[in-house]
Amino acid sequence: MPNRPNSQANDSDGSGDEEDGSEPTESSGQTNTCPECGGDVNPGERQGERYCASCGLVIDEESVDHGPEWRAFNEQEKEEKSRVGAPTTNMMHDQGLSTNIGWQNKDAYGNQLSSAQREKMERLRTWNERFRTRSSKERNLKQALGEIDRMASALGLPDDVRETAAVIYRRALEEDLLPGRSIEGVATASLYAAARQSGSPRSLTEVAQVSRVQEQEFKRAYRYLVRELNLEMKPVDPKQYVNRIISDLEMSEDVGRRSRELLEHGQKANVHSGKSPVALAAAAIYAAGLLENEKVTQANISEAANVSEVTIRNRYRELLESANKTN
DNA sequence: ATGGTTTTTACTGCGTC
DNA sequence: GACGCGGTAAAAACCAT
Repeated sequence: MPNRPNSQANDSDGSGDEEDGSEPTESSGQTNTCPECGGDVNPGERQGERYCASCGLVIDEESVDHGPEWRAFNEQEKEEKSRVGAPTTNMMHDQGLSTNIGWQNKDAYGNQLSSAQREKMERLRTWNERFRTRSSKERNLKQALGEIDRMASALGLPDDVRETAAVIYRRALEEDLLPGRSIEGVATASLYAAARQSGSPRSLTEVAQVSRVQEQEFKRAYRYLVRELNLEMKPVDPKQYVNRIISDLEMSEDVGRRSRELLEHGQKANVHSGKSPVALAAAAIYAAGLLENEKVTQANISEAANVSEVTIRNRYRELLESANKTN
């Protein structure tokens, strides 16, 4: 079990700078007597601080608590305590916590078992194995679905998207695609895929903002899922991003309509291929804003859409060009 | 691994309020 | 002078091979 909340994980070599006797140092041989009453100093069971066991004087409260925050009693706390990483190992499907029945057919004294007993043990082993994998999968699923739910509501995605995500995740689980990947990563990837399939995509960056894992990690998981589960993912239509960005910026529906027009034209003029759809949507909105006399700064759009201003500039010029030609 | 393409980062110059 | 905008070069990220 890695990562118990061990009190001091200081690797300081303690290269003796002890000019001041009363100040407890962090060297390996920590001063363990209280400067106030001379009592023993508790080595820091209370997270992040060391204090005197007899008089309670806090000796050192700056020390970093490297242990995870273990306890969360409800959803809210669970969210807040997100610092908790992965203290258990995902390498084993049950995180190494389950019971195992030894393979030797001997009893606790080392005597051979009777053949009847031996058969019984065989049966127990297989059932134990079945039960173990089954229950671990259920736990896994439960956690993943919780994550999916949390992220989906943070992204304002409707229930049917969650359902789809859950289905994808289940399939991944059934086909044993999980080992080697984190539950969160795959859960996030499932949600991303589901949102895309259901026509209300969220960009990778958006999803990453509510996920516990980094963009890169779940992107890898996503690609993997698409490949292994043969999910057909059509390229995202930039128009699908328009509405959300518009409402983020509190712009009128006129601009929305205009943006979509511009995108249509762009599509015909083949401006789209190979370009990031979010960027195109952002650029179209900027252009539409100019055309409709609803000015928004590039900086604002850039922020709302998570696309750099430079990219917006480049795309919106192209869009306007193509619009001019086709009109 | 590599090369080609796209996006981002950082910086500069110009005009306007 | 700050702000919005445009442009550029180099770095980083992405993707297919």
